[in-house]
Amino acid sequence: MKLFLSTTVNKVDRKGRVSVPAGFRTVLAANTTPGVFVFPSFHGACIMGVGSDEMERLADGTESFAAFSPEHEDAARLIFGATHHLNWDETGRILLPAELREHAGIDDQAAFVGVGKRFEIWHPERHREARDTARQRAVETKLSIPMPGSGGAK
Amino acid sequence: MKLFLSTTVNKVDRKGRVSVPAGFRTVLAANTTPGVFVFPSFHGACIMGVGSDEMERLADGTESFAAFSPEHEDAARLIFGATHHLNWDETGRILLPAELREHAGIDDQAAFVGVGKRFEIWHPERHREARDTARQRAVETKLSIPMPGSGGAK
DNA sequence: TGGTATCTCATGGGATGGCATGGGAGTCAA
DNA sequence: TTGACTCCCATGCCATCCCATGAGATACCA
Repeated sequence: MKLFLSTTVNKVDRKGRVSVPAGFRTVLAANTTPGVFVFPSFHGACIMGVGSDEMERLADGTESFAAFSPEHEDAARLIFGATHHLNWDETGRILLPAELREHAGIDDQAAFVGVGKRFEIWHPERHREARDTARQRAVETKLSIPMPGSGGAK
Repeated sequence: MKLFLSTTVNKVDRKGRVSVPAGFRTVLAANTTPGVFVFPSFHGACIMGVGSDEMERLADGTESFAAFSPEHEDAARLIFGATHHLNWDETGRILLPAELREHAGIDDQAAFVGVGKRFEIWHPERHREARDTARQRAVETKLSIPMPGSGGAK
């Protein structure tokens, strides 16, 4: 299985263009539909990015829940209503919609952070802060890496 | 089953390349996806290395927890965001990302230490120190190895 | 048993191509 | 005409590829 891994900081030029890291492009290209789907994250000041297959899975997920909970109906509306489908150009660059750039507070640099089946786009400094506090929390809760057979965390 | 065993110290050249010990390569090559997955250890100044199968189990672990706890979402972000997938060249060398080299304080030499299903990469001197204190602790606490089905030791 | 051939590995360095980045020109709509 | 966006071309750095060397281990043979 292909996963989005590692963190890359790329430049956003005056036209608002950013290179999608080559490794991420490879993962995205393995999807049924080419290109990348981006939408604002609920949890933090960042942009979420997924391939078409994961996007579809997300749709299935919200759909199955929608019948039972109005919150998930809201979630579906929020996600899909704010999602953009972007294709990169010959050199691998996309144009981030201003609305998403503002949500993440991105100006001249963008950090692409792999999170397995999806990835996030952050303002580099904001990401550093978020990562540090997450790390802090992980240490405080004595979180260990959930390794199979180790009984997991906690 | 193949395991990562013994310790090998290899040179890091000016370009940042290191030979992965041939024995380790053999173990890694038995995985579904070729190459090696490396990420910084949370607990010590070293780099962790695993094959694709172990990485996938790790991914499944974080994923199953992610739905229920924000801490594990943190864990997923921390691990995947810092993980690099490296392929060795014809001669068996990989290029250690500068960010990981710094985390482990590695300059011109790297110690590959087998730890069963995974291995660690250390600055040789740091490893010697860590190993000595670990040995000390083991003697003091009368450590024994917990075996599955044996009722376990503490 | 001494010596030689061969193989595997680790290591060095030059060359090449991929990738990120910058900018110009063309197109379309407001 | 201006602004937003899309192609297209140019550039520089760095990761990777390729070739060469040397050390150590093992096998082979006289």
